[in-house]
Amino acid sequence: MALALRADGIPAEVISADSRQVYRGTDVATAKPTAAERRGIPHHGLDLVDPDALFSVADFAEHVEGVLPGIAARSGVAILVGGTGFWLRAIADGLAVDALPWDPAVRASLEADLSEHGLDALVARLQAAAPGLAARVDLRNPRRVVRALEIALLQGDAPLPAPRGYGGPVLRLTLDVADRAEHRAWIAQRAAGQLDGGILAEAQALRTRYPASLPAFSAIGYREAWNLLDGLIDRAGYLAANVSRNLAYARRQRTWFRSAAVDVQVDAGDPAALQLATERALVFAQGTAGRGP
RNA sequence: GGGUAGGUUGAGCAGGUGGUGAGCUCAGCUGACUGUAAAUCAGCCGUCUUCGACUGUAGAGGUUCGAUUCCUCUCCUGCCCA
Repeated sequence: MALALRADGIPAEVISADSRQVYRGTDVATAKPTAAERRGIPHHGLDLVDPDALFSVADFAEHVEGVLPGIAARSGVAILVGGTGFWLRAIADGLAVDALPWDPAVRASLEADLSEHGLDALVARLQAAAPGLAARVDLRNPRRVVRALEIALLQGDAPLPAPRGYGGPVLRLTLDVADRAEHRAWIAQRAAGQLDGGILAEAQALRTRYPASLPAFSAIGYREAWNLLDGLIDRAGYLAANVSRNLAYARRQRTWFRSAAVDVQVDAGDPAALQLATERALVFAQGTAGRGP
């Protein structure tokens, strides 16, 4: 799509909105586009930090805010691609994710409380400290409760910040495979390709350098690769686990992308639909020239 | 051929020694989500007309008011003996 736009004189650039491709060294497991696959198109959002760095949606938003002015200055169009529904929404809808306070020390202390006293104790504290916030949070989800309590401790029971909005025009396209069996076959094919493409070596190298518990390594494939390396599962077991996790992930992505205001739904298994979507993007880019990247 | 342990909802299991088995894990399906998001969390997960009802413990019989349970035969699986 970026190539098509460029052929038409619109300098398109890609911004990856993928919470696992921001890490250096996670190339095979995350199917990060190779230099050849990038086809000379500038790609942002890739290889931003080492695997042991924390990189949150707010860091991503900051990165995108840093990149967009340059694209605008080149009279370009940004193609935000993903990936991570939360991250896409943060940019496209302008969620004020950075407007809420955070403090690693407070977070760590709450995590310790969670493992020591349990979720119910934290929920009680949250409901007492910030009933308004508590009403908006999934009180059964430890991650959410900890985060809400962190906010409550830092700024009290203030309402959540309203979305700022992206500010420029946005065309939303979703890509899915209509035939579920075909989709599964694609996923299985990719999993096998990654196995032959060096995911074991990648996983082994990362494991010797970093702790296995890092969020970066929750990317699908690493846990399975380590289990295969350790002889806990065989090749078939690796593939089954990998495909299964990817299917579950795809399911969650569908939930995100269905609830978004989608302009164009594309069946990735239909070449004609892909062509049509590209033409639609071209018309959109031409029609919105000068109104933001 | 003889003996022995088994056969429970897609897979793996729990339970059940005459009156409540639809319980668990995985897989699968659906959804939630404003700083871990490929994460985390929730619901569903035999069938149906779903606040309930019905069916279901390998199959067929038998005993009984009543059988997953006791009896008989058959089929299938593991192990031991020949």
